[in-house]
Amino acid sequence: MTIPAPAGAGGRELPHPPREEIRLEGVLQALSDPMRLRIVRELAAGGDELSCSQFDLPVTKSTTTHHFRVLRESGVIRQVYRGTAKMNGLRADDLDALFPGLLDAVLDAAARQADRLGG
Amino acid sequence: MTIPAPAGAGGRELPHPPREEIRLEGVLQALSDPMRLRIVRELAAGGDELSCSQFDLPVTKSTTTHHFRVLRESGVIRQVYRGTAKMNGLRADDLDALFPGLLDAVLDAAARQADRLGG
DNA sequence: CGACTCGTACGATAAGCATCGTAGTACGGC
DNA sequence: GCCGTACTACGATGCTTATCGTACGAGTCG
Repeated sequence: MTIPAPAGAGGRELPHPPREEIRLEGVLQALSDPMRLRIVRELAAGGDELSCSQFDLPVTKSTTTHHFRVLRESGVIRQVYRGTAKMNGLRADDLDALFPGLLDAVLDAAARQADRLGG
Repeated sequence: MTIPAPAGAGGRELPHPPREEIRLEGVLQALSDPMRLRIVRELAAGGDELSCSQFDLPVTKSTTTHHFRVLRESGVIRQVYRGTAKMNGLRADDLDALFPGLLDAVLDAAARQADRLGG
């Protein structure tokens, strides 16, 4: 038994906030976690066809799921099921429409910091 | 008795992180709180000669102190005693050197969001 | 069908944090 | 010297959150 997925029909759908509901504070908070910032950087570098399992994060799978959920619910990423895999992509279009230049500034800042500290 | 302030001689000094130690994650987290984002926006608008008491925040003074401390320790603002008042200013120079465009992008994003939601 | 992989849900846990109230310290003026 | 103002320090509290482990659901391939 157990209650089936609410979306039913064929593909599982994941709830995303519409563009108008994306809040700056939420985006900043999502990006302020090192693990999530790392995810976002890899997504920006690798195009938006990355499945969750392609990220080699130093945390368990439960925690990874949690971080992807936070990123999705804050409006930073878009997630779509594709078979058993879940493909992830940045919502760069929405973010740029709401907050022009913000995502790029953060990505650039992260790159600079990594450069400065990492080598 | 009681142990005197460690800085001693004349003016009280407040600990600020040096520029190299400012971390992007810390800055983003500091800015992700609505109260602190509001403080930063007012600071950006009003020049950097604002004392803590000039902010009319809907929280107690203890909480206000806490937020200013978080902003200072994350490297977002600079605080200097001036008599009994404590003057606050953005560390725009340091932030721009480390993360060019970031502060402006955040401020612009905050303004747009306020415009969109507030009126 | 059966096994395996990918990801989720749920509960637990521990840490962090935003908030408050009260008591206290530093400075300036009377 | 005394009082008021500006800010702080400390303890308490309740909420959020990052993390884990285990058990489970959905899809693919033999």
